[in-house]
Amino acid sequence: MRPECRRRLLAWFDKSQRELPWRQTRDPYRVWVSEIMCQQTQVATVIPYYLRWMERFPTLPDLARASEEEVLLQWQGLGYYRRGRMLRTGAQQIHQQGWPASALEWRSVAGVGPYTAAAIASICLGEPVAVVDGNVERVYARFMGDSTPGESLQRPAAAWAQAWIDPSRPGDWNQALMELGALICRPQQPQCSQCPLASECRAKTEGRIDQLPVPKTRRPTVELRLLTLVPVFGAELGVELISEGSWWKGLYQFPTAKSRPVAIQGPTLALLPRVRHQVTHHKLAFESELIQMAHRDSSLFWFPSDQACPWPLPVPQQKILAAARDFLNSHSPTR
DNA sequence: AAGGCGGGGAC
DNA sequence: GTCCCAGCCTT
Repeated sequence: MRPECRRRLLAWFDKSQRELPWRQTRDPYRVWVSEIMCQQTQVATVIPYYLRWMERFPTLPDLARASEEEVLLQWQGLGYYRRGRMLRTGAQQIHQQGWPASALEWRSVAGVGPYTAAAIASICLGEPVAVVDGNVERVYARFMGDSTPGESLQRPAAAWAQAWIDPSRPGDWNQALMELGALICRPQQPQCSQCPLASECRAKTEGRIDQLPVPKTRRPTVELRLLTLVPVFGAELGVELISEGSWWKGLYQFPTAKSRPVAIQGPTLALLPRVRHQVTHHKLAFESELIQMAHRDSSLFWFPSDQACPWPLPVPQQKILAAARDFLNSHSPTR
């Protein structure tokens, strides 16, 4: 890459960058939260969560003092719930020890890996450390015409990005590469005609744009069926804590036939519509029965069916809850 | 080095 | 349907 290229990329970034809620600040708390939320999650998905989060936890102490359940409730629907838990743990660390003063120190904060440490340090501290995310790997592979397969791109991409980082604007350089990957050098249908680097892009000049980067290997999809029981007592529904060793452990779910083989018995009110959901390489199909309970089983957590569940539910459970409400509303005696 | 971990945007 | 997203942690 020539210095001229670097200048063009930064000029493009100055002109074309999106206005994002965390771009108006160098407050490490806000930048940190945004970086954690953005892990493996598209920016458009993050924005509403980020805005709600900042209303509920405006400052680091607010987060450090919050309960894990309250944090998970805010995180509900974002996925990768360990991120939320570790954000809280990290807030407690920083609340005690003070703010990290370098990328290296950021690495010791819970949930902060090489990418996040470099992102925060470059943006908030002006430290010249390059980030490598999926965008940077893709831009690198195409720009340099590197056909290293996806799993192994990180190392060469890191060396390249670090060699060309602008020491006077490290945060902008990092964000410019990622923004280019998100807006122009997209996985499918890259907009090469608008790319500030097109003239020196090897994939472009060699006509290999649609062959780079070489994709990662994928695991075959596994399909699973699960039977869920939705306990009803009066106007309330019961959920249970998801145990260790299951997906979404620590969140809540309607009991499954497997987790509660005998405790839940009673007449079936309805078979609810099947809920489909995808988890990594698994396809899940939830089949749910609404069960009339004879008593308010104290081993379950009960809440009014017409109110929001006060405990964090993973998305498929939210869909089951919606289906149960639909049924109860259309069959309520007052209707 | 490989696997686990969510959910959804965009085509 | 497909691919993959501002990754990290554990084994």
